[in-house]
Amino acid sequence: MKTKESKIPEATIKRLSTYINCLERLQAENNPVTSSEMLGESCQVSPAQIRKDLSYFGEFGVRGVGYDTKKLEGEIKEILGLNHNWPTTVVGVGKLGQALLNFAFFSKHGFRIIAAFDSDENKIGNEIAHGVTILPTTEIEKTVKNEKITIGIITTPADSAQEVADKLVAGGIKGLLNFAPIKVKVPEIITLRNVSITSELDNLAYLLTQKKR
Amino acid sequence: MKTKESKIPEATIKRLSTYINCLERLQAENNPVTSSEMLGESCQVSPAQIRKDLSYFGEFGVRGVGYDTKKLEGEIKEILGLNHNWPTTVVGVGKLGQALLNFAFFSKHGFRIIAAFDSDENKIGNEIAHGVTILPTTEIEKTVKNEKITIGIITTPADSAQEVADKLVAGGIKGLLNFAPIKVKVPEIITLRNVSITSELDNLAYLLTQKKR
DNA sequence: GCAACAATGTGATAACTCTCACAGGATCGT
DNA sequence: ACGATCCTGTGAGAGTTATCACATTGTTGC
Ligand SMILES: NC(=O)c1ccc[n+]([C@@H]2O[C@H](COP(=O)([O-])OP(=O)(O)OC[C@H]3O[C@@H](n4cnc5c(N)ncnc54)[C@H](O)[C@@H]3O)[C@@H](O)[C@H]2O)c1
Ligand SMILES: NC(=O)c1ccc[n+]([C@@H]2O[C@H](COP(=O)([O-])OP(=O)(O)OC[C@H]3O[C@@H](n4cnc5c(N)ncnc54)[C@H](O)[C@@H]3O)[C@@H](O)[C@H]2O)c1
Repeated sequence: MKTKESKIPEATIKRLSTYINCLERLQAENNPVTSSEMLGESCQVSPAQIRKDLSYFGEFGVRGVGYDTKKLEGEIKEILGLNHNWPTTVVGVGKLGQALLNFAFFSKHGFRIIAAFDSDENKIGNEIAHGVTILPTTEIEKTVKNEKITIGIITTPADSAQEVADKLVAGGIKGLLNFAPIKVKVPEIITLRNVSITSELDNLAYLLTQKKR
Repeated sequence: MKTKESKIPEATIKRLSTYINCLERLQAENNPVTSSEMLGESCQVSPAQIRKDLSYFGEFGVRGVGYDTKKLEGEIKEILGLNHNWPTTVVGVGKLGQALLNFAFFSKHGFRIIAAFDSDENKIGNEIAHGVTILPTTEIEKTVKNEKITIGIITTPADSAQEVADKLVAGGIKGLLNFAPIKVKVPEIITLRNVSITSELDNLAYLLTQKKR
């Protein structure tokens, strides 16, 4: 896979992720081959945008024909690094944490849930999917280190997020996905993404307010 | 196609939403006044970006001083339309739907959960927060119409999302937030946002893969 | 009252992202 | 074998968003 060293738009990465979904659907609908137009129709992105996005990483189609859906899905997963096996942990097994843990998506995209942590004594010891039990937060550093966990998902309340992040970092975590509504601070080497589900709702409210005018 | 009048970056709206969080935190930490620098530090946005974002909507600060945290929070909520009272419904009360329903954020941002729907007979009739019981999906159109519900949140599996969206639209919904990993199609007048939580994880995997090189 | 200071608001500019149009390569029918 | 047709890949340009620099304006101390 050749990666041209020009900078790749973040929006492109986000779209690549959605292309995977659409390609799966197209396969399920018996399309061994698709065009940028068909794929664009399926995921509501312009055909030109799709071709440009892919062109950052190489040539995956056949001119005059289109893309092999299965192969392209594999290529995109390779680009995104989803063919690795990412040892992952979730800290804060509340409502949102449980929703995430339950989600079949994980295994399909190469994320393997190795451990889960919570500070609630009543939850500790409970078994969640795949023979993983909830551990106390005192075990975070040790477990992350021993199991070589690379990705940490934070779904604790906001006022615990920084403390949890620190523990994960101490254990040697590589990447963090933070769902708590606070920007946690971590060393430069850590890859951090703050996810704000709620801003989507706010955004919707804004758009609706605009339309009224 | 429309909204030619407003050339406000989508990214700006997203940031405004995070500013609210940060302003709340600053208030909790006894800062009646803040500067764009302090706020920027708090939510990891450059001071210039914050000032530019706000400048699209007016002048909210005092030169040489800064911003009144409480007042600015109110102004941003006004801009985003969060001071309205948005009658809202959730369709698909599974893991994710429950996580959302439980979330205190709603009332604070002006979203009022009026109804919830599910196709699972075992769930119908169950009471969720605030005296709202889960209704069968056959009631969607009628309820949306009668209760004047304006915002619909879709948290069903992907293969039900379009059908659910159609019912909500038939009832006269104004805005839709779709969490299912499929792009639903709705008439132009409906404001639609597709939310992809999973793409954040994919994105993290990508960033980690890049760093290895 | 005024100078020194602090932090906003904004035009100019740089950086980034998307769109368009078409050249280039592949396939098919005759 | 070759022209017609199809769809990709991409450079150039348009459009959008972020950054910078500073003029502006309110505050404080003397
Ligand atoms: N629920 C949603 O839809 C939603 C949406 C967006 C963001 N969020 C954010 O996600 C986070 C979790 O939300 P939730 O609804 O699941 O809340 P929740 O209260 O259901 O779950 C929080 C969990 O974290 C655990 N916890 C608390 N302190 C901890 C600590 N120091 N270490 C480890 N675990 C700890 C609690 O025991 C609990 O199990 C919150 O920050 C919330 O703002 C939630
Ligand atoms: N759980 C997550 O963390 C997560 C993250 C991102 C996206 N999603 C997406 O959100 C959706 C829900 O995820 P989940 O984990 O809550 O799944 P879930 O299976 O726990 O919940 C789905 C719910 O929808 C109901 N349902 C099914 N068909 C319906 C219909 N036609 N009308 C009304 N209700 C119907 C089911 O009875 C169930 O209660 C899925 O599309 C999933 O891909 C989930």
